[in-house]
Amino acid sequence: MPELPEVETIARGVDMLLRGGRIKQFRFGPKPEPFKTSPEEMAEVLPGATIQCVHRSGKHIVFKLTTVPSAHSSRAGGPRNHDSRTNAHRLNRAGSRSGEWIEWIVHLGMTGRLLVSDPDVPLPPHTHCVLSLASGRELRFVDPRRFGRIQLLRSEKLDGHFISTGREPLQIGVKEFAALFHGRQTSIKAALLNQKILAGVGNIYADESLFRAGIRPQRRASRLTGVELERLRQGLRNVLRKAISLGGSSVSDYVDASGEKGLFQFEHMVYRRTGKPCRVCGTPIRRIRIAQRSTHFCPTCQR
DNA sequence: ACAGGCTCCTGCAGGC
DNA sequence: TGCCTGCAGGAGCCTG
Repeated sequence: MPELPEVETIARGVDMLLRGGRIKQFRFGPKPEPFKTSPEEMAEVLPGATIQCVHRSGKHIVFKLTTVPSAHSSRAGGPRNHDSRTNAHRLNRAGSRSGEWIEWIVHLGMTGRLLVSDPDVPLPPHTHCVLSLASGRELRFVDPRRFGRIQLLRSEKLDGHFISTGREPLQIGVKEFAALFHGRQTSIKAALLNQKILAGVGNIYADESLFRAGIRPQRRASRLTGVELERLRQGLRNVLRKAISLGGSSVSDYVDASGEKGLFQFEHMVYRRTGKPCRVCGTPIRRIRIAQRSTHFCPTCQR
C-alpha cells in the first residue's frame, strides 16, 4: 500500500523518466470508477500537453503540465491533433496566451501502480488508463482493487486545492507538530492516519513511527506530553527518510515506476510481525484493531 | 466540529 | 483439488 515513501519514490522515478515529455494520446478502460474527472474530459485536455515536472503531495502524485500555446498546432495529423487544438483554443479563451498550467493528479489507493513501459510490453490486467508520449513510451495506471483515483485540475482551480489536506511530516516543526494533536480526543494512531492532520502517513509508517517513539497506539492524542510528541515527530521523520532511501516498503505488490521493489519491509519493527519477538526486547508483537486498521505494537517498548 | 463506523474492490491465504 | 470465508486498507460518506 503506497504511503509517503512509496509515492515519493514513484514520483521521483516518473519525473526522471518523463519530465519534458509531450503527451500524444490518453486512452482509458471500460470501468470509469478510478476517475474523479471524467476520462472523456482527460482525453480532450491531455493530448498535446507537456509534462513539466512530477512531484508528490501527501499521497498524491502531481503531474504539472502545460497545454499547447495556439502557435503550436503544426504537428503530425490525426484526430488527436484536432482534439488538442480544440482544447488549446478553449483554454486560451479562458485567459492564457502561452499555454495553460494544469495538474493531473494520481492517487494510488491501495494497489495502484504507475508504470513506464514500452508499448510492445503487453498491458497488465486492470490497466485503467494509458498516457502515450511522443517519445514512444507509455505511462500506465494499473489498479486491481480500484481504490485509486485520478483527477484533472485546471489552473483556475489549482490554488488552494491542497489547502484542505494536512501538513507534510518531513517539513513540520516542533511546535506546529504538537499543536496538530492538541485537544484531539481520538487515539494517536487514528490521528496519524487522518490525512487532514498529517498528509502521507498510512498504516505501516504510523505503526513504525509509534514504535520508534515508544508510544502505545491506543493512547489518546491529546494526552501525549511534549516530550512524547517530539519523539514521535523525530521517529516519523527518521522512518520516512530511511524508507525513502530504500525505495519504500514492498508489502503486497508495490513496485516503483520502473518495476523495482522497495527494501524497507526488511526494516519493519512491528508492522505485520504479530507474534514475532520484538527486535529490541524479545516480547511478542501484539496486534489490535484501531480505526478499522490492523495495529501492531510491542507491549514492553511502547507505553 | 469532531469521532467513529461503514463501504467500496479484488486477490490471496487458510481452513475444510 | 476446489470451494468458501475472511482479511488487507485509503478515504469519502454517513451518523451520532
